[in-house]
This record gives sequence, C-alpha cells and structure tokens, in this order.
Amino acid sequence: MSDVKTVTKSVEQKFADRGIRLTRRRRQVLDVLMSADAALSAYDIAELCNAGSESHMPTMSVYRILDLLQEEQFIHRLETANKYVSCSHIACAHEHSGSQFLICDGCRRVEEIQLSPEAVGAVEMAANAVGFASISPQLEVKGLCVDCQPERI
Amino acid sequence: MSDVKTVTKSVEQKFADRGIRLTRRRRQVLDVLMSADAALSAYDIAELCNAGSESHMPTMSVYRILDLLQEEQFIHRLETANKYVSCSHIACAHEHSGSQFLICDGCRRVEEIQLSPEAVGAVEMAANAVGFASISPQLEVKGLCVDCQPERI
DNA sequence: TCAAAATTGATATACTATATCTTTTGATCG
DNA sequence: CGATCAAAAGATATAGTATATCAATTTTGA
Ligand SMILES: [Zn+2]
Ligand SMILES: [Zn+2]
Ligand SMILES: [Zn+2]
Ligand SMILES: [Zn+2]
Repeated sequence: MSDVKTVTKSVEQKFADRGIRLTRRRRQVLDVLMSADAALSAYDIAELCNAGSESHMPTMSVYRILDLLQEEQFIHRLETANKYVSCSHIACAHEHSGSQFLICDGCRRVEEIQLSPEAVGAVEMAANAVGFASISPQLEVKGLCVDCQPERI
Repeated sequence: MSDVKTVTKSVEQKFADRGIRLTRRRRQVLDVLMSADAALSAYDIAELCNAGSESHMPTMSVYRILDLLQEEQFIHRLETANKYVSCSHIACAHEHSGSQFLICDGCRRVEEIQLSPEAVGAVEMAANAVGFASISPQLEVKGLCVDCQPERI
C-alpha cells in the first residue's frame, strides 16, 4: 500500500529541459503532492509543507507554485473539488491531450485516465449537436473506487 | 434574443404537486435564475434580487433556497464554476436521469444537454476499466458556443 | 561586480460556503 | 378564532478558497 513517490531524476530532468528552476519551495510542494494519496487543497499543502519542518510555507507561495506546476502539467487542478493532484505521467514521457479524472466519493482517491477516442468522440458529438465546439477535454467524474464499493457476494 | 423566462403556472404547479411552498423569497431567487442568460453565483443572485427593490435579500437565504431548489431539480449547481443555473426542463414534464452541461468559455452561457446512451456508456466503460463504479452522471464540459466561435469563412 | 529578471515574503482583501441561533410566518386543530 | 407546532426567513459569525499588490531576496548573465 505504501507507494510514496517524490521528485525523481526524471522529474528533475523535465524541469531542466524546459528551463524551469526546481527551487526548494517548488520541490516541497511537488513532493507533498506526489506523496499524497488523495487530492489536496492549497491550504492542505501549505500545512503539510510546514509539518515537521522549521520553515514557514506561506499559502500565497503555494498558490503561485501551483500555478506554475499546472502550466507545465506537472500537476492538475480538480475544478469540482478545488483541489490539486500530481500528474500520473509526471515521471514518464507520456504526453497528454486532455485528462479525465475519476474521483472516489468514498476515499477521495483520484485516478487519472484517458478516455477512449470513441468516448471523447461521443461527447464531442453531443456538444456539436447544440453548436458547441473546441471542447476542452478535462472531465471529472465522481464514483466509487474498487476499495469503496459495497462488497458483492 | 430577449427570451426572458420567469416562474410560470407550470412551475407553480410543480411546487404545489410536491407540497413545496413557493414563497416570495423562493420565487425571487428562481425568477432571477430563470431570467439569467448565464450561470450566476449565490452572491450575484442576492445582488440581482436586491437591485431595484427595497427588500434586502441576505446571502444566507439565497444559499438556503438554492439548496432546496437543487434538491427538487428546479436548478443545478455547476461544480466547476461554483455557479447556479435553472433547469432547462423546469417548465416541462421532462424527468432527468443526470444532466450534462456545456459551458461557453466566451460568454459563460450554459447549455443543458443529455448525452447519448453511447456517450454515457463509453465514459462508464473507461471508469470500469480502472475499477470505478456507481459513476455520477453529471458532466461539465467547457467549450465555445456557436456565437463565440471564431468565424470561419 | 552590477543591473535586470525571477522568485519569494508579507499583507490585505475578495469570493464561496456553512454553522447556529433567533424571529417571523403559516398551517392545523380544538 | 386563538393556541400550537413546524417551516421559513433573518441575523451574525466563521470557515475555506483564491487573487492583488508591493517589498525583499536570490539568481542570472553581461
Ligand atoms: Zn496528467
Ligand atoms: Zn475509494
Ligand atoms: Zn435540468
Ligand atoms: Zn458563448
């Protein structure tokens, strides 16, 4: 169960490649998000940065850093929850063209998935039918994860 | 373009049928939402209730009333926007089994649609593939409405 | 070294939402 | 009708999320 991730060489490399500095503050925020097993609010993150550390992480800094990490797609903001998660693909070479999130109503765990092209197509179709275009691909869907579903015999 | 709706007989009848009182405050909130051409925040609603009226609508009341109207599906809350819209089906006999919303990034207009069963099925399929079940049906998708799309020649 | 740019610190304030307690209003029944 | 009880609204406090702004510090690179 304990599968705690933090900033690795491959993540450091992504920062370097894009000419973005991985400062102490940014590393703190990203480490907290990568270690978390659920989405966190900006205030949660500030608190966790401060826990067991003499440093003081101001919430403002957290927001600033979240903005940057989001732009670079190291993390994502869950708009239905006002919370943040690290990207599932943060350590791999995967590119995304829009992400979808499953959010467990039981344990708040978040799963980042890619919908099948057919699924995306079906949503686009429905949108086009009423004149909408340029659909943004971020979908957030609530449900129950495999651990939180009532047991079936 | 001006197609302002307010509480009608058929809406009044729905309240009566369900034993819910359509008080002055509730009517004010619902009228504001039905007249609006975009989603509104609770504070927007309070302000609009107060505009050109001697009465004072407290924000607390707005929230209380929004809760009720939502439970009865007269209105919906857009979770990605923290805003509220009146239900497209408020004046008809239509039942919904989950709604989907298209939100225009240009003008903030909101279109309430029903995805095709195939589209819903495709999303459910993707969720099941990673162990999620009991998917909630509310989807909010951002895009550009027909009026806000860059003109094509 | 020194000036410019990027990052962080500090403080204030706006926006969204809930909790709780009191007062008023409205339905019901004798 | 007037007493009673429940629903609704009023009032106030507070929690939670986010942005604006300006000053101080650190990093970069000429
Ligand atoms: Zn991602
Ligand atoms: Zn769960
Ligand atoms: Zn509806
Ligand atoms: Zn539009």
